[in-house]
Amino acid sequence: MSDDIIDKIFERAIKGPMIFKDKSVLFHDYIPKRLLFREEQISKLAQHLASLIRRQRTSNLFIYGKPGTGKTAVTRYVISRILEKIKGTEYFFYVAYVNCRLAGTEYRVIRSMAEAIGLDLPFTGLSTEEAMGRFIDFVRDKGLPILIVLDEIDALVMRYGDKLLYILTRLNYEDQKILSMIIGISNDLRFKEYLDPRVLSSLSEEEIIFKPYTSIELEQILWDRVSLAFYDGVVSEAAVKLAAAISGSENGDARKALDLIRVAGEIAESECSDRVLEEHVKKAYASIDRERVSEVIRTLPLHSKLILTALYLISLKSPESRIKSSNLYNKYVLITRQFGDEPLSSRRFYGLLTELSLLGVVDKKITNYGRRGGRFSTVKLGIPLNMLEKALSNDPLISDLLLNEI
DNA sequence: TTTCCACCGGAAAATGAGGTCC
DNA sequence: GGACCTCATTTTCCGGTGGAAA
Repeated sequence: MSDDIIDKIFERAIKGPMIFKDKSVLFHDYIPKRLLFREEQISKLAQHLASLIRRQRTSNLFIYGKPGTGKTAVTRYVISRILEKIKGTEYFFYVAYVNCRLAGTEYRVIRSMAEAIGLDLPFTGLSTEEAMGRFIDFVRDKGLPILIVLDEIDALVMRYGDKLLYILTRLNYEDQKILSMIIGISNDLRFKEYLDPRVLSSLSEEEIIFKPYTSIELEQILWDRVSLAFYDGVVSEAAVKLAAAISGSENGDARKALDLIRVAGEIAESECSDRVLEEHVKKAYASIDRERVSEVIRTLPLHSKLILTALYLISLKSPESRIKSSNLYNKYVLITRQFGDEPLSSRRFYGLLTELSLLGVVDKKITNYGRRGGRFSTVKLGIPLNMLEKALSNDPLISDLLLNEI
């Protein structure tokens, strides 16, 4: 049976219509040869970087814009173009690009910066101050200018404050042997409230704002990439227009538009269609949402999955009613013991429940019954029951639990 | 206006696993 | 090998919350 399926897939791959010429150009990490509708930002950024080539002190830069407006793409594009030109010349300078959200902690941000310029730091064991000291010493000893790009800088500041930023923004002023420039990139302007006024004024000396793309701009960007990603005539005009319209209505997010057209192509391919049509984009729109939920649930820690299992089993009997969080905790305790593990404390349970609510998997509301009943939260599923069932059944341990309980 | 209920969630500490340094 | 470090996860403690009832 499984052999038949594999045979069919291979046969389709060999004999089916060829749709993609180069799928990689539709992924987020691809740096295109040209970036449409961002000439002004490219020019402003390049002018700033030119100061480092001339070995002149320059102001730091703050880049702000909604997700998918091209902040990271423009920054990486300009840096890669400049590095191409200065590589192996006397104008060379270091570039340390770090995504603060991915790095996670202050220490890992420092370690990533160090790694980018060829300094090896252990992944644990040193204090943050010691790691920072070694990084600064290394830059000073090498005597080359350094460009530090802190992408998603809000993630770092909201969690750890601005200590690291303070040290970095002072480097240029307090150490005559170091020539540095910092670019901070953020989706969220609220993080500025958490900054020391000195850090804020230093970081925001110059700002570049990225406005969301309009649907018309998105359509042109899509055509630009479609011509590289697909064979000629494969993608219909209606499909591109729809993908652009959907993304345009959702914050003008170019990444979303690219995802939609890529997944639409994959769906068309799996259906053995030789063209990507409007209906494939519609299917892609529904599929991306399903995949996101499934991926979120798949990567949850065990006890979050056990909480969801408890909620699933209660929802089976009463799908629409809201459940008191303490009742859900009791059910979670029973299921966890049945699973053969010790349940977490109720405090930890509330923490995990709040996380599930923020992810949109659970719908949590606070209800107040006053003196008679007190104040507590009630929950229900934030996604369809069958979607949760499918996602949980992918975990063999949890799926067994579902079968046993039923 | 005050009291009371039933949590809710912030803060700090504990834990344990990874490590460095001297 | 002992002191000290990061980091993620979890527990413990306890004050805060807000609306119905008194």
